[in-house]
Amino acid sequence: MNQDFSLGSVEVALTPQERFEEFLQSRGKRNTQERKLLVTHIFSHHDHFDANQLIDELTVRKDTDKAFGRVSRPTVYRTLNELVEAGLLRKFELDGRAVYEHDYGYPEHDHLHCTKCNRLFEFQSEELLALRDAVAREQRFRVTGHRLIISGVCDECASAKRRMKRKVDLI
Amino acid sequence: MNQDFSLGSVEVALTPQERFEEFLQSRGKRNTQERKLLVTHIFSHHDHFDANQLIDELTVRKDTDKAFGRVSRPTVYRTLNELVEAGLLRKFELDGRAVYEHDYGYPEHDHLHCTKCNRLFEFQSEELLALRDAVAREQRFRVTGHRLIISGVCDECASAKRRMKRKVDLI
DNA sequence: ATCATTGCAAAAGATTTGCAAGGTC
DNA sequence: GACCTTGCAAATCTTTTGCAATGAT
Repeated sequence: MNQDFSLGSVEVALTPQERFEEFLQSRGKRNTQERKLLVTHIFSHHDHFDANQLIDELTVRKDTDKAFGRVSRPTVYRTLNELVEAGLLRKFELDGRAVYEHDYGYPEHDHLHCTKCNRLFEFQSEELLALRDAVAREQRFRVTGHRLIISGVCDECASAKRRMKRKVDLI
Repeated sequence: MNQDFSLGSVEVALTPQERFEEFLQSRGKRNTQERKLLVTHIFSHHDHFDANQLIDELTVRKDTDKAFGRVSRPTVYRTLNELVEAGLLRKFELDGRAVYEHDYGYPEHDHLHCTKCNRLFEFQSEELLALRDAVAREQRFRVTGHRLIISGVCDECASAKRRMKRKVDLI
């Protein structure tokens, strides 16, 4: 699940690490090795990911000797929740599993989801925000956010005969 | 999770029961008591629901003598999947659990989700469809559908001091 | 009679939690 | 040293599945 075109990034004063540090301190929490590693890893590249990907990439595997991993499954989940609370990550559901993406310093956007290759493509629309707010106003509804996912088949997949689901690639 | 205003319904030739019967026959499946009971129950009132609600309403409880229920948990799930396949129900995810709503004979719409009382409010927007298709066209994306959920707080909850989550009410 | 369906129990997948051992301030 | 965190194991929650008994055609 990579992004396939970039949206302009937003200027921010602090790095994700610094921002998280700040959040942790305000909560009387500690910035541990594990949390640092996760933040560094997550913000080293911009894409969509789920807990399993992090676990695969950062967890010690007993079955192999590639014990380069260093964060346990519960800590991955615990830290992801903290990162969402801290406003660094945004979480949403896709096919019953949680998917995360960068939020801090990244503009608001929505997604096109290709059901063939399982990739997510981003787009921004001012009109959508206006429409959302208009609908809400009509119903006297206080908006805090929204989630729009357009599903279908991307150009690449529509051209290709067949293509594996990314989900499968990753396991 | 009730609807709070109605959308015009669409004219259809067959009742949900008949439509499902047709679907089952085309698949060499049988229209059993359990399936009939579920369809009758589900289409007796228009609202959003999840598997647990059906199970609570239709499953035999061993701990009480109110054994008015008649459909087991696995059958509820199996039938819900069939109803989605048959086009009678539409399924989406909310807070990690599957939510269903009537699809057959019911117009396409989107939702406002109140995070206080957990209710879903429906709305229709032609503009949204146009916007969706415009975005897709721009990215050469073949749209098959979309899901928009606007979250926030409904008027009622914004006025009230405090309100229980419906989820809790139902358990 | 044949073959689908049901209910039970158990499995599976994702995420969370209790708790003792270890790390951070 | 006080207290937060981690990792492990186990629990939870939602949904699915194997299988023997039951039901529909």
